Amino acid sequence: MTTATPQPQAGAEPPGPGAGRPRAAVMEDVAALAGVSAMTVSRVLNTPAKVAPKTRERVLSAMRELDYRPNSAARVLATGRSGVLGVVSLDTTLYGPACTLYGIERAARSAEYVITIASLGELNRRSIEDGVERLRAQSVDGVVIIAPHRSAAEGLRRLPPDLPVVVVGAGDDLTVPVAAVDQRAGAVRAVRHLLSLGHETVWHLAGPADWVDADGRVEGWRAVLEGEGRDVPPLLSGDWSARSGYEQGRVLAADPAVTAVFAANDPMALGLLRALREAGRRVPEEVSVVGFDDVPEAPYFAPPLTSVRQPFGEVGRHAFQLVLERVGGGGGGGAPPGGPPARRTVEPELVVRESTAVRRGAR
Amino acid sequence: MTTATPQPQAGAEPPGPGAGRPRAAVMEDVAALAGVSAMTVSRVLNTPAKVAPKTRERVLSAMRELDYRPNSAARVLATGRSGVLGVVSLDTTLYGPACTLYGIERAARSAEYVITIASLGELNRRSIEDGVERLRAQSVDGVVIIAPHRSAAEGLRRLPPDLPVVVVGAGDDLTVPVAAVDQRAGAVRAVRHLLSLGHETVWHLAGPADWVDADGRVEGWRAVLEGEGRDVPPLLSGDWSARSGYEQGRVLAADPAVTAVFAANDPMALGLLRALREAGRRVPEEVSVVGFDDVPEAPYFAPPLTSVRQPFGEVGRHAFQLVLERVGGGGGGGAPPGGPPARRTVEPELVVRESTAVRRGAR
DNA sequence: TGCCCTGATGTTTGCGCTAACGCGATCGGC
DNA sequence: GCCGATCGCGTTAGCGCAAACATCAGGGCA
Repeated sequence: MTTATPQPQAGAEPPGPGAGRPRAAVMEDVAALAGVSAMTVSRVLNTPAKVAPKTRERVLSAMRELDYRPNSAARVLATGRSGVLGVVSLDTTLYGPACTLYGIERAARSAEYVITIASLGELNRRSIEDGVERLRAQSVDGVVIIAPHRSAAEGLRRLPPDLPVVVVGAGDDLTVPVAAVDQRAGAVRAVRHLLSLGHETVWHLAGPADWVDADGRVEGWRAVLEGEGRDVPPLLSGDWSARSGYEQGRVLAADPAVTAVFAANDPMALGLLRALREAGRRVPEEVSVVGFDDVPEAPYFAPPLTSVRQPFGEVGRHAFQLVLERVGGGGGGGAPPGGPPARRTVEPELVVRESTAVRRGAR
Repeated sequence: MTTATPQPQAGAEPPGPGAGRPRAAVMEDVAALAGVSAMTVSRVLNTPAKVAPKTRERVLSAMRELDYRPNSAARVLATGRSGVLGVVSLDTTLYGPACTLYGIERAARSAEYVITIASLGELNRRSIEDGVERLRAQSVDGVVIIAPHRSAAEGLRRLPPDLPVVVVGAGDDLTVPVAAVDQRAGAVRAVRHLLSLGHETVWHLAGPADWVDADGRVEGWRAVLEGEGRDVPPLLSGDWSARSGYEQGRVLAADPAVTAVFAANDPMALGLLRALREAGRRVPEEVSVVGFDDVPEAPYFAPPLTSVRQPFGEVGRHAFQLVLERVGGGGGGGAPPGGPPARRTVEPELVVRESTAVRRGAR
């Protein structure tokens, strides 16, 4: 007799004989059991300080007894806040995105947020807008976009202005806040390291042309070489995969002038190592190789790979932080008043292992 | 004057001078513009066939004009269905979980579902229950648990019975449906392959003892050896990491009797390869190695790794399918009437590369 | 003693949507 | 030409919760 709503399954009569489980308890039920009004129950949940300790205890124990769980949909409807953060990402199987996602998730968890993901089959304006839209339809409070892609950046320009959005690892010409690793600095360190070992110059095996991360690394590489007055060898590009590293590596291996290579990520470096090995060129005696990412397996490559470690977890944390600030503070407004949008950058770190060595007969 | 609700930000008067954006359109607005009732708008969204084509068109164009987006929270509240699927997973950074997650996500997307994830810091009864609880608080329609861990399995026994749950890769003594790779079959193939190359027996570098996947591989390995009347060497275990593979590999490398090793995953195989190399034992000439997972980099290891490919994407798809069946059909009533819960298994595949070869002087 | 103020609790209302039903109009069959 | 069966759409009534305002008790202070 309680409410007699047209709940489809399971009879609703309280003292019914068999009949399925007795519908989950709602706030009203708790209130009745505790002898208070529903509003007081709500207060116990949201502003416990405003409820007398004794009452609060009574309500809490009623909740326990009924195994009450607040209905999030109802709360969202009433408050306009969902406590859900959306993440749009390209292929979450890749090491970088996966780690970033994980970082975001951990940060979100400790702030009582939950995240929902929309991964993209391909990366372009359409798919990004589509991903954001899918999340928006779920009333997320904000969105983090992991899409370090040039063409993606365009899609970002026409985002819904009423939704806090933060981008991970994009270029710096955007109107949205960005959390990123300083790719340029990482590349600089890698190249400086190689030059300091006596190499005349450094080849670069870059990532796909329209990835902003790849661009940053190319820039850093070129800047150091030019700054030191070295030759800038022709650029080779792969697609991040070990396979592409192998293919380009065969080209490099055939050129005896090549003594130092900076690969834009670890899988490509791995492919490169194999190509060098097959060509009979020893690493690091004849050729030094530096990777980027420092995947957990890098220390076990043949030889153990010198690499630039990216603190993806940190980036994820920053990204979450940025969204949170926008959700809470700015009331959903885009950039903070005046000035360009926030940009949080973290520094990568060079980890030296055995794939780099002093150039034979240097100096 | 439309509704004059206490919306915090932005004045609500229609012809107000400055004042922020004009509140998102709701169903009533669309209805008004199209000259119909809100219910008809709702029908256009949910049962378009029941609306006259002409009316439907009018409504649709009104939606477009107002940039209307249905409010999911309200819909959830009214229907009890959220269209959200929860995924509880250990460290989504690991290759297996990441791929499975991705598979689930793709399957979900094509079914108009969205997924939210709760990753776990550690894996035990408490954390699993906690993860499920966190998701449940978000009114998910169902949950997939990626937790191939013995101790996890216990946590599964006392899941809320009113929530459709599917487990990925768990043991077979559960009361919930399972989607999994047939680990045993994969191990059998790996070991058979090695025996067929003339090796007297096969060592096994296993995963952590309480992982069900690890167990399955151990079982398959042991079964083949015993079935063929071979010696069963002592078992070595790692923790899935390349580092542990390296450490255990040093032990194996020191034993000249070892000519064939089956590693329980690729990173451990990688570490093992390094240990063998450092010990001066050549692969595959002196020692053959097989991995498990077939990560994308495996073909570029030194030497390219023979491995057992796990179709994680498939598993993800099956897992999603299983939940969906439970959400739609069973009305959330746990296992299907009679018989044990469903179990969907996919077969892994052996990919032969250059880390395995005929035993020197065999037969 | 009377007043206002504070703190604890209750009442009302509405968030945006959809299930269930109702009612008029159209339609085919005999 | 009448009747029941559609079809198309509107009306009503909640889903469970929280914001705003209302209420009521007690206590300090003049």
